[in-house]
Amino acid sequence: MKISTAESVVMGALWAREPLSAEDIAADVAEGQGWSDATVKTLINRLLNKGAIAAERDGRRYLYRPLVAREAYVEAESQGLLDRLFDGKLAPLVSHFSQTGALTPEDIAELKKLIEGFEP
Amino acid sequence: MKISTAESVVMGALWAREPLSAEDIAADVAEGQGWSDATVKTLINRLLNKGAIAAERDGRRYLYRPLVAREAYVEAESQGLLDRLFDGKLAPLVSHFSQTGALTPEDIAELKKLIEGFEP
DNA sequence: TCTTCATGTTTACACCCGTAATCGTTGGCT
DNA sequence: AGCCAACGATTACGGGTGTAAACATGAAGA
Repeated sequence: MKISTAESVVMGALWAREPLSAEDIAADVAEGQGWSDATVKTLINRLLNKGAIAAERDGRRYLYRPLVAREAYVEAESQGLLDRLFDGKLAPLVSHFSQTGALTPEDIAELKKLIEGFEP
Repeated sequence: MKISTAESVVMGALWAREPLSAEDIAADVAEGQGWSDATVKTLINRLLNKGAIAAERDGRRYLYRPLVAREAYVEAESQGLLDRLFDGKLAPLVSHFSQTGALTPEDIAELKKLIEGFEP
């Protein structure tokens, strides 16, 4: 199940708060994306069709909730990138970011703490 | 300049070895992708049109070489993912991989070495 | 020189994606 | 009971992508 980037914005709203009506989603998402309500409705429907979210009737409208967990999505995306660009290895990725100067001292400190936590 | 995933496979061949003829690329790439020669030709042409590679005549054929550096592509892709999924911060990404159990002891050792290298 | 083969160029086509308008239905108000 | 507004469903459409065939051109061999 492939979730497109536009669709993932809608998923983002549902991952943050759940369940939401179409109106809620549009409110959350239209700002910042500049989408019309119609666009949000289309995305909701595509997500429904591919089974990424579920709809449950609530009076005259539906409430939507995610069926795909955020973790699963993040996992698929980041593993894909790691495999495609870094031969599946994490260290080269970290090394890459260190070389492009994208690491603040806080990042480094946090990473260090993390890594030490891994040690048995 | 957006390089699609299929196109990036062709770029991959050129980043590994350069310059290459269309035939070379097809040989490198068709295996593993299951593409016909025609498909590879199309991708080469699209890359030419968007200026991602250059062609230089070599007798009856052309030799191709990348104009976009692998580093630039990797940078754009991975920064994009980091921003979209991890709020631009590296530590959560590393943490994510540690939790999904994708880290071998060698990975950890290598990361540790890296991080220590960052320290002043 | 004529034909054939290799190589690059053009065209094709179905599907996905971003973006949206229109249609249809149903509950609520008058 | 009839009309209106809200909401979801259907349809639209241009552009990109994956995949590939058809066409053109020029060089090499017969």
